[in-house]
Amino acid sequence: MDFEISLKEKNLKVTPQRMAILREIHKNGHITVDDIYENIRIDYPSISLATVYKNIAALYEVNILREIKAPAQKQRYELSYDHHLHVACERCGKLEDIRVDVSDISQQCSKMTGYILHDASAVFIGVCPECAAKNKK
Amino acid sequence: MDFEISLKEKNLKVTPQRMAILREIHKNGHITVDDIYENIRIDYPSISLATVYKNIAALYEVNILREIKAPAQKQRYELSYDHHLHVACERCGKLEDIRVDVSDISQQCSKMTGYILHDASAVFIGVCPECAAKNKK
DNA sequence: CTCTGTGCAAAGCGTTTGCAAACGA
DNA sequence: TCGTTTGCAAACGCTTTGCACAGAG
Repeated sequence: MDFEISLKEKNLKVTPQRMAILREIHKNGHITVDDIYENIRIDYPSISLATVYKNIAALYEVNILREIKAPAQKQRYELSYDHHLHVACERCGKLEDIRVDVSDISQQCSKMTGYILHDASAVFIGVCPECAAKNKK
Repeated sequence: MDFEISLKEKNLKVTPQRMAILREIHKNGHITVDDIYENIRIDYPSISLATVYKNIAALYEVNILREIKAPAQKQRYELSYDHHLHVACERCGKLEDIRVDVSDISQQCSKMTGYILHDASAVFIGVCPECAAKNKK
């Protein structure tokens, strides 16, 4: 995964801030804006939160990033080249990736609606094994 | 669909504001907080936005409502008794319901992760037929 | 050299909260 | 009557914006 090439393809300049953001997202999979900022700040203290927001907007715009919106959770971002679904635990808020093929359903939807679909944002909601074990009331 | 019974079951009082909110959501399927407020205000001018928010939170809490979070869209709410997926048009922002069975995938996810899943928030993203016809560049 | 990106502070917007009065059961 | 709900205004937190300067190409 060469971020510099992706950026140049989209006419976005390669800046240290931008690279740090991409590296951070790559490292974490799905991450909130705030966590990106806090993590980068450790070895790049001068970065500003506005810069993180502006970059995320720019990267989202050109489809390098994808948003994940799960009910009752902060917005998260991930690299969009890697398609997968998510499960969220409604007790502890954990979010995990799952590798499941949705192309069948996507095609079915496409046929039913006439839409040209190119992405899916799916989050299954439930209780994770740990919380189920702990908190069974 | 008798809202009064649902409310009483959850120990929520039946108030005119609450009923108006439920009726509005029922009428629209999926709707934003702001639209609920604006629509109710027409024949109930004294209602406050805070009341709408408080009620939505209360109704969400007891699972009468479900949130829909689609990328790049305002949060919407719908009645949760009616399970279905959504397709969103990224050009015009339209959101439509689709009646598709996801229980297979849900079970698959459940097996893979050990989660006990009880809901899915899935939004497929693409371009609707109208926008595709208009805007093909 | 030019245009994009950065950092700061202020503004914006959707949402939440505290409180006193009104209301449902 | 008692606990819940309402409406108002203020507070809040996340996100965006304007602007001058710095940096990439």
